Parts: sequence; C-alpha cells; structure tokens
Amino acid sequence: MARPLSEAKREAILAAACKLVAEHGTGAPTAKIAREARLAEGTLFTYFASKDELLNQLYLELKTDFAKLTVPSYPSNGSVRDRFEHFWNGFIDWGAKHPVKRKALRQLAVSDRITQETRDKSAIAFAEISALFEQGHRDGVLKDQPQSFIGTVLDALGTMTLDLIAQEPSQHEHYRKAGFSVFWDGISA
Amino acid sequence: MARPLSEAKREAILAAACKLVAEHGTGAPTAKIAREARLAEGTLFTYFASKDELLNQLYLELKTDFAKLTVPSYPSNGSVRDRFEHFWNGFIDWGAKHPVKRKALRQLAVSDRITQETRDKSAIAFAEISALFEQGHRDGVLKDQPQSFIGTVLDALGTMTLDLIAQEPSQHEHYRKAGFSVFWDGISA
Amino acid sequence: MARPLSEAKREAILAAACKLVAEHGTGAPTAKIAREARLAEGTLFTYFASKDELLNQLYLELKTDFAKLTVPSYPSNGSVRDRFEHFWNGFIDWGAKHPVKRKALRQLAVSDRITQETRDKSAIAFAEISALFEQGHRDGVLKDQPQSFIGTVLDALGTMTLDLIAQEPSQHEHYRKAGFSVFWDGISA
Amino acid sequence: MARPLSEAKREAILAAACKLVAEHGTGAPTAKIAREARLAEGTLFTYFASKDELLNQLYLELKTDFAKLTVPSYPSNGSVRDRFEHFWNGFIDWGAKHPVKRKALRQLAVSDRITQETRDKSAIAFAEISALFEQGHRDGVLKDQPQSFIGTVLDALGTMTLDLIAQEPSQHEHYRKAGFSVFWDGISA
DNA sequence: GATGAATGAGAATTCATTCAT
DNA sequence: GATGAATGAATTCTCATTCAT
Repeated sequence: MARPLSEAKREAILAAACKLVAEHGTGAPTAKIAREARLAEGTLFTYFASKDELLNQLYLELKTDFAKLTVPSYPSNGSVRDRFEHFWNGFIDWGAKHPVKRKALRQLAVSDRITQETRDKSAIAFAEISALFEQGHRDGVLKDQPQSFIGTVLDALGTMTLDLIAQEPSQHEHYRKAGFSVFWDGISA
Repeated sequence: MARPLSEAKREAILAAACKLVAEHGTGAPTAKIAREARLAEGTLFTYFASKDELLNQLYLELKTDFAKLTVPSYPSNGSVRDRFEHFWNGFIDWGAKHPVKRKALRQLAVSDRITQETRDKSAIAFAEISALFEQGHRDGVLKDQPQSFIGTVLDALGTMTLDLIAQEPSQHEHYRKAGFSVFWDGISA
Repeated sequence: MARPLSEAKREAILAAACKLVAEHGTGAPTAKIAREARLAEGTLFTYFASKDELLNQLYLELKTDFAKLTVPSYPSNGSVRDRFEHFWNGFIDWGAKHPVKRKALRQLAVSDRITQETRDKSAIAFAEISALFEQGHRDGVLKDQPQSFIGTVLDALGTMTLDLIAQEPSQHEHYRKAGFSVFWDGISA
Repeated sequence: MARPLSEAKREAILAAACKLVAEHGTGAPTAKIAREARLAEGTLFTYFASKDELLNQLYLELKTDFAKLTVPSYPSNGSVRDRFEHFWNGFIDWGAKHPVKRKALRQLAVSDRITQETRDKSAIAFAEISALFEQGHRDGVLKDQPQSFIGTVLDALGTMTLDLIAQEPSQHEHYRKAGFSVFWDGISA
C-alpha cells in the first residue's frame, strides 16, 4: 500500500458526523461533515464507501464506545442490586458526559438507514452484562422476564433519565438516583 | 365560496404524511406525500404553507388523536392503581392498533423541525390525566416525584412496550401486562 | 349579457398591477395583483385573458394617461420655446406626481412581454404634439433632425430629470429647470 | 488543488447570463444559463452562490468592461470639447459593438435584485473621467451643474443614441454625431 | 491517497391558468 | 360573473458521488 488509510482521519470523520447528526439529523450533508473533519469532500468517500456506510459505522462506534466505557468497570462482588446500580451510574454518567453522542444515537436509532444487521451487531457489545442478568435470575431478585425485556427497560429508563438531565444539568444526581429507583423497583421481584 | 377547502383532502394529506414519515422519516418528499394523497404536488401547499407546517400539524394531530382515544374513558371510581392500569391499557392498545402513527410520532419527536411551541401545545392534550396524578399523590401511593417525572416514565415505558409488541404482535397482552408491572412497581411508593 | 364587465374592477386590476409592477417588476404574481385589487385570483382572467395582455394593457393605459394629462393643455400661442417649456413642465410634473406609474412604465419599457404592436400604439397617443415639432421646424428654431429624434431626446432627458427628482424631491423645481435647459439648448438650432 | 475553478467557465457563465438576460430579463432561468454555458445546472452554483450573486457580478462586470474600454484612451491634451467628444465616441462605439451587453445592462439597471452596494461599486469604475469634468468646470465651458448631473445627462443621451443605432445600424455615425451635438450644446455654458 | 470541481437527479416551493361551484 | 381550490410545469438550489489532477 502506498499510503495506508489514516486512522486519525477516519475518526475525525466519525467525530464530525456525530456532531452534525446530533444537530441536524441524518440529513446532515457529507460535505459539511468533511469540512468539520478538515478534509476534502471526496476524502470522506475513501474512508466510507457511502453515506449509509458512514452512518452505520457511526451507530456501531457509538454503541461500542458506550459499552466499552460502561460495562467493564463494574465490581464483580457486591449484591446484584449494587452491581446494577454501579452499571446504571456508569450508563448515566457516560450519557451525561457525552450529550452530543447521545443525541446522535437517538437520531440514528429512528433512522431507516441503519440496517437490522447493524442493530444486531451493536447488541453484541452488551453481551458482557449478560452475566449480571443471569446471576440476578439465579438469585431470584429479578422479575421473571427474559433478559432482553429487562435490557430494554434499562435502555428506556436510562434514555429518559438522560433527557431529564440534559434539560436540568444541575439535577444530574437527583435524576440518576430517581431513575435507578424506578428501574430497580420496576424489575426486581 | 368557489370550492371550500376540503377537510377530506387535508386529512388525506396528513394520513399520507403520517405513512411516509413513519417509513422514511421527515425527509419524505412532499411530492410523494401529495401523490400518496392522490393530489397534485402544488395542492399540498394550499393546505399547508410549508413542509414544516405540515410536519408540526401532523405532530399535533397525532398527539391529540392519541390523547382523545386514550384519556377520556378511564373510570373515575376505582383505585388509583386500577385507573392507572386502565389508562395504560388504553395507551398500549392505541399504539398497537396504530403502529404507523406511532412510528411517525417517534420520527417527529426527535426532529428539530418540530418547534417547542408545538411540543408545548401537544402537552396540553394530556392535561386531563393530571387529576389522576394528583389523587395518587394525595393518597400517598406514588413516589414523591413531580408529575412530569412520572409522566416521562410512563411515556418511556409505554414506548418501549409498544416497540416490543411491534416486534412480537402475538405477545401483545403479555407485554402490556409486563410493562405495566414495571411501571407501577417503579413509581408506586 | 347577464352582468356586464365592471369598469371599476378593470381599473382596480390595472391600478393594482401598476403598483406591484413598480415595486417588483413584471414578475409580480397575478394572485397578488388580484388580492391588491380586492378580487379573487380567477376574476383577473375574466378581465384580461392572460398576464401578458394585462401587462400590455397597463403599458398602453399608462402611456395614454400620461399623454392625456400632459398634451392638451399647452398654449397654442406663444413662442415655440415657451410652448416646449410648457409641455416639458407638464411632463415633469406628471411624472413627479405619479412616481409609481413612472416606475411601472420603466419596468414595462424594458420587458420583452410588451409587444412591438403595443409600443407602436402607445406612440400614437403623442401624435398631438407633432404640430409643435412641425412649427418648430418651419420656424427654423430646431436642429435639423427628424421629429422622432427630438421626441426621443425629450423622453430620455425627461426620464432622467424625473429620476433625479425622485432621488431629491426637494429639488423638483431646480431639476425641472436644469433639465429643460439641457433639452432646449441641445435641440435648438 | 484537485481542479482549480476555471476562469474560462466563470466567463462562460457570465457570457451566457448576459445573453439570456438581454433577451428575457432577469427572469432567465439559471438552468438555461448553465446549458448555454455548456455546463451542468449545479456547476453554476460552484461559481456563483446564488442567482442574485450572479446577476450582481454580471452588472459589475459589464460596467467595468465598459469603463475599461472607454475611459482610458482619451487624449489628455486637446480642448475639453474634443476630449468629451472622444469619450462620447468611445461610449457609443462600445455600446454599438456590444448590443447584447447593453441590453443586459438595461435590464439589470431596473432590477431590484441589483443591490445599492453593487451600484456604488460600479460607479467607482468611472472615477477617472472626473478629471475631465473638473477641468471643464475650471475652464468655464460647462454649465454650472454638479458633475453627477452632467454624468447623468451623458448616460441618458448615450443610452438613447445607442437605442437609435440599434434600430438603424446603418445610421451609426449619423446618430453618434447628432447625439453628441445635443449633449454638448445641452451641457456647455 | 488527497483534493475539490463537476455532475444531474431530486427537493421545496411558486405561479399562471382552469374550472367546479 | 365571481370565486378560489386545483393543477403541474417551472424555478432555484442542494447534495451524494465521481473522477481529473
């Protein structure tokens, strides 16, 4: 290869796309994304074959990024409730710290340009918390529902909590706690 | 008057917009919306001055439609829990019956073309359930959180439940019940 | 005829067209013209078969109106110079009094929607000052040029003078006099 | 740079716009202008951000082009009258040689799409003949009027002369001479 | 690989004109 | 005759993508 694709440029494009999709939805023009990334219009297409591919990659990147920062750190000892709360707090703090990424994710989530394949792949990133769910079931502290159901509740209430925090940042801790209370009381047996 | 503006046509446009926005987001072309409504391209603009106005009206219409069908029927006697459940069931059944309207509403909700004014107006449609929240507080059966917080939880879990039903229509009743269980346990004191 | 066309409406349309063409050129929409005339969009077309016809009629009307108010009053005795000056003053005062009509006329004059036929017809309205030109020639006070040339000089300098007055209305009399001085010194032998 | 903006294409667009504006006024469609310039519709907008900008640039270009060809060549010795006549002849010959440019200029001059800023800028191009006006005043050969007035007379009579020549090209020299006679006799003391 | 000019298929919107009422 | 809704071609401008440099 004469000159390898630069990872830095790839990430600059994704970062730019994230910002513009958050602000203007998936209709954000590729030309603006390229400019925001300080690249020429055409260069974007050597890194992503099409806008759809860029959007799908971005979705994946954001989901993975979120999983990476949230999942690994939770304490493997402690009660199931504590571990869920630890996870919840990571979830909320990540989202509150990266409002732009969250907004972009919301836009992408409702777009028909994100394929089912991409959505499926992104779910894998969360596979690692499965262990937590399983233990919860074994211990009988969770309602008798499939993991996917509880995961969905988590996502819905987490998203909601982040929206509330986005509107009133000063109430960050209050909403984080209130949200977890609803979550835990809602899903525990 | 030569020919009065036809309410039927206005509604045909809204119905067409609903369908296409549900499928393709707010980027759905006005020309396609008009064709779907069996009208000429230009006619759309005698009913709605601009695409933005159409989108905002559609949002309002869907929210109001939803409120109209859901809100009024709940029994004014019975326990707070029963009344919440009755409301929840109306919410879920409406959404399950009108998946297209729901999808359109989700698209519109994240679009920056829906003004704050429109969002505020649409909130008024739900004013009538306030009484239910208030009684819940007076009776001490709800957690000590502002109405808006509980309303948001309701919306988040309701949306989630509808998404689950959309994926597995045969599990309609199961998810409706499971969703309410999470909701009630999550918000009751 | 069940109901004869109303002369008042015809004139309302012409007046409205005059105003809007003056402001926005011949691109002024017929719908706006109709509204300005307090008529329905369609009504305009029972008075004028097409926009082009309206524009041509307007051109003719304005030219004729101008001729009617300017031409007839000049004194048939007096020197050729005095009579020219009298005519000039009528010309300028009409134009200064009707700036909207003048602006409309300028827009129409450069438009390719005004046919040669209309332009020719409008020239006829000025036939009556021919006598003045002829006498001027006979008396040898005018340069040896065809009437049309001197008429054109008159039009050019008159238009110029009116533009200057439009810019500085307070200098009306000054410019009227200065303009005539250029005209007369320019065309007299 | 990948491919630099081509000056040739810019000029092709201006030339095409000139031709079509001369023929059909400022309403000439950008699509036709692009086609006339043998470019794709969209390409026009990489050279001019909007139709208004194109129109304003065209106005400026034509005025400047005219000034460049007319102004510089006049002899700095000789009588004021001779120098004015030299200038006049340049003016007329340019206009007669470029009837399309002249027609376009007339259309643009009455259009409200040409901003005051553009008009002011274009006036600067003529700053160089100021010296001629000033000397004329010092020598007392001109009527006691501001430069702008005499400049306006020049423009009005020049335009008129060119219109006459456009109608009868064979009389070019006759009208050029007759026009100057009116101008000089009209403005000299 | 990087650049950005070139492309042309849409996009929203306007408008002269027609015609049902 | 009057009305104004209906029409759809035309208009300006945008944008994903290509490709010459």
